[in-house]
Amino acid sequence: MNKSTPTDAELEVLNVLWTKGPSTVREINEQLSKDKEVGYTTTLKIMQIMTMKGLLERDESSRTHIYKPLVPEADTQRNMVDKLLDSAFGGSAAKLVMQALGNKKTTKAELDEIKRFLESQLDNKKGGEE
Amino acid sequence: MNKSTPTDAELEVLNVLWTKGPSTVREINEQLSKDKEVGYTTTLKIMQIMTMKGLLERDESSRTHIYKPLVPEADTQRNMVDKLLDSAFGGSAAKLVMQALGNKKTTKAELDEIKRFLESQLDNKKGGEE
DNA sequence: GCTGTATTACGAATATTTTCGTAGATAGTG
DNA sequence: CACTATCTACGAAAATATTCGTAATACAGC
Repeated sequence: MNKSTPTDAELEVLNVLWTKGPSTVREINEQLSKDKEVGYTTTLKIMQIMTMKGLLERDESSRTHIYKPLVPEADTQRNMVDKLLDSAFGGSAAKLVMQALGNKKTTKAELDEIKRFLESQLDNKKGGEE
Repeated sequence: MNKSTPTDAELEVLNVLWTKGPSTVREINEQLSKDKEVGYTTTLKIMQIMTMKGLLERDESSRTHIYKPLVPEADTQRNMVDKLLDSAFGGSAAKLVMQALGNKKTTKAELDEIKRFLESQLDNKKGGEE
């Protein structure tokens, strides 16, 4: 089972790839450079390591390699949430949720959306209990 | 502003202290040892570093020092949630919440609790906007 | 083919975190 | 006081993550 979470630097690369789709090192590096200063070879190295780890796959058919993510965004998010849940919330999703909603200025639209989601979850529980 | 999050090892120590209250290194180490093998001096070192960082405070009046947390559990949870929010959910609390609720087998009681919380949040939005 | 440019490969330096061995200090026991 | 058990202090090793300098390679345009 794969419960691993990417490092911070790896996650930044993944975020770009999930948003923009398959990209070259230069494209990723340019995107990252908007937020912070980062050398080209630094980004390259991270991406090479990620490829070794199986987080990315690359097309080497042309000189400029094209990378794409092998891990789905949702899976990674789940792993990260689970890890946080275990390490800081004693496994209680309720506490985490309330912390997330209570702090941030979440918009009413978001709250409504969550409420709908929550009600659908409750309906499921009502129907088929396991 | 203090937006720092503790390291994994530090968080484990904090969890024990938040639960059990002020403790000695030995007490912490024994608790941690239930989950994984960890040397006494390892735990001691972590706690000394945490004291230097201002995460813990210690009473040195007796030979056996007694440590207690200086950072509140809720603050730390908030920082960790905020970090996860920014790094993996593009700042969207709704997405994080749905990921947290959708995955884990959350009990009906928990869902109800969250729903109540959510409704109180919505009331706030409705009543006094800031 | 030669040269300049962009890209990848490699390895090392740096930083951070985690681990623990060893030494010294303190308190209790007989 | 001498002995032992327990604790803290210190420093360094190990593990992991991040950064980037330099070299090798490939391609494009002349």
